[in-house]
Amino acid sequence: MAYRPTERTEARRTQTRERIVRAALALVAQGGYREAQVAAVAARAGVATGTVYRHFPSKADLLTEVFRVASSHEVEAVEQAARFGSAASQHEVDAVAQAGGDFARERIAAAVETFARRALQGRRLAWALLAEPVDPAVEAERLQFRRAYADVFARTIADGIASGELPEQDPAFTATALVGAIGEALVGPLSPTHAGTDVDALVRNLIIFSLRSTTDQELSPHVHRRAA
Amino acid sequence: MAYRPTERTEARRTQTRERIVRAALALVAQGGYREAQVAAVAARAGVATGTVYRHFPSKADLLTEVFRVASSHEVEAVEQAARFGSAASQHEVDAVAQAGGDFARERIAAAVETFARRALQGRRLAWALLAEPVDPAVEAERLQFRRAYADVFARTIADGIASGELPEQDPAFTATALVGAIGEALVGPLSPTHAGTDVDALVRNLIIFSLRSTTDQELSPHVHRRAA
DNA sequence: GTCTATACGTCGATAGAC
DNA sequence: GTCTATCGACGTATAGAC
Repeated sequence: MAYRPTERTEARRTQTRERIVRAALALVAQGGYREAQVAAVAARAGVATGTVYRHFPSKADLLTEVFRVASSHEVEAVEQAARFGSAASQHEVDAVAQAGGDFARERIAAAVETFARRALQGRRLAWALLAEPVDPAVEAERLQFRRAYADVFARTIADGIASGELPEQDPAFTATALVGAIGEALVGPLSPTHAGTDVDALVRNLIIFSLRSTTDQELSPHVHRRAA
Repeated sequence: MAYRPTERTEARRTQTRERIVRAALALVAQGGYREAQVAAVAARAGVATGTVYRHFPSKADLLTEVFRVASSHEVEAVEQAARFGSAASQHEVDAVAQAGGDFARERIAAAVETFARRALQGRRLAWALLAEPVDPAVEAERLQFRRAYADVFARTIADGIASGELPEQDPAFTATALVGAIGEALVGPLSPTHAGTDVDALVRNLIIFSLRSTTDQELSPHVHRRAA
């Protein structure tokens, strides 16, 4: 009879794979992609170097998975923040909305703040996710990562438009631009060469920028002409 | 007597080098980094493959130089647009400013429009500069490239603050965020997989976004509390 | 998993500048 | 006569097809 892995061996295999991913993630979070050398990853995961290649066809594939895991974790946190803002529940959101409250803006601010504070707390990992030069294969994931963020903001903006709180606009456009803005604004402070960021001031600037850019205002005739 | 290259040979050498860079640039502009194969570059430049390596230690170094040349070209165009907006001269800028005109906003709009239209006209090259996954060595140049753009916007914003046209803000911060926003908003439309962009609509959205994000407005108490 | 095609980078030979 | 820039075929690594 041919060899067939039992559930038990399958489970072990999966566990090993996860240990490898976690080890690589920890190393990236500690010192960026540079420290995620295959030998170092294997050592930290308690496996032989060759074992890594029994689970991933190449180092780039491993790093791609690490990127995916880390980034989806970040996106989820921001999504959670965007869901309710500082409200405790959907119920409270609805209540405030009914009262004509500005909950979409509150939710945007909460999402931005979560994005930024998490990044500045885990600076090295955030740098790896947002800006660190890396193998093109991993780089491609970055484009997805940004899109995922943008989707979160787009939903919130669309809600705000539907409730009349935000002016008519293309939610996907504004959300994409916003994610680009936040990401780029964080790149400098996150850079390993940068030191001494005033986190609160940065968060404040980011929130102000984000709310400005989603909300209408009078444009001078001069400007209107150009934008028309 | 020892051999020493004369001016003539120096000049020839420089010319060859430039031909190689231009050939590589043309190929990147045509089909991205993928088409900039060393053999193809050499063929287009009319030299042998080995000659490329007499001028550049590696393909990555060649591409880095190509990136620098192309990106500085783009930045200069935007800088030019930001200098005067649609005014014909510095004199006119001063005149409008004296009359209380909104020239900083006009200049920002002109810079954004130039940025976007140039990108959408030379889509393949813009994609290569802004987003195409590429060797980390080249990727590192991208960070510089964005900074250069940000500097242009920062100067214009600072002018606007000085003249009282724009509200107090950190010009470097706003400019950085703005560049991130514009870049990210262009990534989608520039992507090779994307088709059929309404260029005028996109430019309009970008200008609106940019002017919103540089200009103050009332924030609700709710939001103020969070941003404070 | 193997096999092939492709593309990077090298190296000895050559022609020509000094 | 010496030295060097250029050539272009080849080795080797890798990626993609089957």
